[in-house]
Formats: sequence, structure tokens, C-alpha cells
Amino acid sequence: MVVHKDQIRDDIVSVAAKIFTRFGYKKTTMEEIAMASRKGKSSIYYYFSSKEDIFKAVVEKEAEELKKDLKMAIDEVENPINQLKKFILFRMHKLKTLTNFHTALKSDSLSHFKFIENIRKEYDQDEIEIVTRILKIGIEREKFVIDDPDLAAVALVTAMKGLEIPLFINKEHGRIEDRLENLIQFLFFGLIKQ
Amino acid sequence: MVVHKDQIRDDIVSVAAKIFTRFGYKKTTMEEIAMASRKGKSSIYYYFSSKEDIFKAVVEKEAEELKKDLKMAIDEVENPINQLKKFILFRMHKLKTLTNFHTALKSDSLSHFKFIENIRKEYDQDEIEIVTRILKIGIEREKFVIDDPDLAAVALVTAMKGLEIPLFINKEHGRIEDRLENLIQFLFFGLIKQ
DNA sequence: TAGATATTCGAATATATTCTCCGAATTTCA
DNA sequence: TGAAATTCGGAGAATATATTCGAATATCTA
Repeated sequence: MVVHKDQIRDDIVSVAAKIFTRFGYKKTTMEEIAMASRKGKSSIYYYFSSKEDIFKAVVEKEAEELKKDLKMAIDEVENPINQLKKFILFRMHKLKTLTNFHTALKSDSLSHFKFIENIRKEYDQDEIEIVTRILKIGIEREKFVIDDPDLAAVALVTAMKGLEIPLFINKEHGRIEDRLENLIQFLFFGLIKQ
Repeated sequence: MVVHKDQIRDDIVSVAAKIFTRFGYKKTTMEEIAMASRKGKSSIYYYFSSKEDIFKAVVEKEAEELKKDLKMAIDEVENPINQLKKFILFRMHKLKTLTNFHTALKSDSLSHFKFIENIRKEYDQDEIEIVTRILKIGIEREKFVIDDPDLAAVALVTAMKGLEIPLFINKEHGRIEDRLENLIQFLFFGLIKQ
């Protein structure tokens, strides 16, 4: 029956996610996925049309998770400025656990998969949407002075991505929060009401 | 010149050890080893005759390290009973970092390499030797009552290996020491002078 | 229960990767 | 300068892997 089939697909995706996380796309074999799922290799092809197809499902699942958790994390905080901080920090931490989605975003050895381009765009869109919402609320509450919040959101997200790599590389976790403070001050220089 | 060549071999072995540790024998490619060593693929073949040959060098190096460190660790302790404890504990902890040697000892997907059999035998021999020495010193100092220390050493090492797996799997590090106490009591029941 | 449909898997095939070797180019050093 | 040491690109054979096929089995439906 159909429901059951989705369940098995999900199981396979979970199992595959772990293996992809450990070994990366190329070094992961269908045989491994099959064995770990306790199925025959060809049964996997009953549920997925290809290795790429499984990977796609894995990445999409991780993207969903990130999106959902991001929204939840932000809602836990009140002040829009703190929401921004939380957004940047939480995103960064969470991304470390979502290895497959993260490499899908970064790796160019994977960029020949057309689906990755779509995921990127979609995810960018989501981020901008979230930030825009935060900014607009901030403006309403007279925390921010921004003429064009849509434009500002794009700029902010872009800047954030630019800063992601140095932050990612930096191992000194304690200091990230401090630097984040500076980042926000910098990005919103003159825009935050004192 | 010859000295330089050995140096480069050593470098390659170090680099390869990391990759083998991360991905295992099969998933590691000569190309990766070459790239990580910043050499052309075929240059690697100038220094080693095959992938197996590199792996052999890696495993032998780790075996050397274990052997050396084990001896040092034991010498830091006085009482033979404590030496035994230290031997068992240290060996177990150290083995966790020497992944390639460890898998060489255990994995049967690798057992078609003839050199592995030799390494095993050699290492077993070394262990028995060390334990025998500890026992004999213990007897001299009248800590132990053992008729045949050679036989006892073999029995002890064998028992130790049997207990290795459950100890390895057990994550609760704190308790390992306690259980070790029991193990020694058990193995030497009636043999340790009170 | 029969017949249809869903699922499984072993074995075969097509494709891709990887090990290994060759030989020519470059470097080192006496 | 010339001989030996070292490097590496690229080719070919061997191996590994992804994917397909078809037959067997299980599950559902009426």
C-alpha cells in the first residue's frame, strides 16, 4: 500500500543520509545503502530511480529540517535584533549537522546535478523571506530605520554568506558571538535606533 | 639521495595513514594519496610498488608506535600488578587511535593480505613477551604465585583479547577501570599473594 | 481462494573508476 | 656535461559500481 511505501522510502533516506554524511556522495555505494537498509540492491531501485535520486531526497529532507528549525528558533526570541543574531548563529550551528545539505550548497563537484541549483535558489528565497519579516517587524516597532527592507534583507543575507566561511573555519566558538555583535553593528550602522 | 627518499616515503606514509583512517582501505584511492602528498599519481609508484605496499607501511608504522608506547607506559609504573592494569588499559586506549593497525588485526575483508598474518603473529609474540616479563618480575618480588609464567602469559593475553570487544563497545569510560579490577582479580584468582 | 498488484532479490550488463605501468620530460648532483 | 634520480601525463587492464531484467514471493482485493 502507498502509505507503507512512503515509510520505507523515508527509512532508506534516513539510512542513506548517515552514509552520505560519513563518506560523501561519491564514496557511498548503492550496495552499502542497500545493506544498511537490509534490502537487496535492486529493491532500492524500486523506491528510487537512481543514486542521485536518493541523494536528492536526503538533501531535500535536510533543507526542510533547517527551514523548520530556523523558524522555530527565531520564534523563541522577542527583540528583532536578537532574532537576527539568533538567525545567523543558529543557522551556522545547525548547518554543521546537516552535512549533505551543506555540501550540496558548497561543493562544485556536485553542481552538475540540476536539482541542486533549485535547492539553492529555494533556500536563498526562504532566507531572504525570513530576514525580511524580521526587518519589517523591527521597523514597525521602531527598532530599525530602513527605507527598503526587501533590499536590506537581500544585502544582509548576502553579507552573511560572505562572512560564513571565516566564521566556519574559526574554531574558537566562544568568540563567534562577540564577532557577531560587531557584524550586526557593522551591517546596520546608522540603521538601528539608539 | 637515499636519505631524502626515505624521508619522502615517510611523508607519504603519514599522509596515507590519515586517509586510510578516515575512509578505510577500499575507499582510499591512489589518486587521493597522491594529491594529498602533492605528487603525481605515478610518483607514488616510484616510492611504493602498490597500494597494498603503502598500507603495509602504514600498519607497520602504527604497530611500531604501539609497541614502543606500550613499553614506555609500563615502565612508568612500579608494582607488577599495576603494570598489568596499565598494560591492558593503555593498550585499549591506544588502539583506538591506531585505526589502521586495529582494523588490520580485526577485519577479515583484509585478511587476504599475507603481510597482515605476519603482523598479527609478531604483535601477539610481543604482547606475550611483555606480559611474561611482568609476571616473572612479579614472581621474583613475591607478588604472584605462578608455576609456569610463560603459560600464564599466554592465557592472560588470550583472555584479554576475549574481553577486548565488550570493553571496546562499552562507552562508559569511567567504569572500565572498575571492571578491569574485577578482570584481574578473576584471572589471577588465587595467584596473587595477599 | 484466484487473480492482480506490489515488492523482493539474484544475476547480467553497461558504465565508471581505479590501479598499475610506460616512457618521456625534468631535476639533481658529481 | 652526463648519468642517475625523480616526476608526471596518459593509456590499458582490471575492478568496482550503478542500473536493469526477469523470475520468485508476498500482499492485497474482491
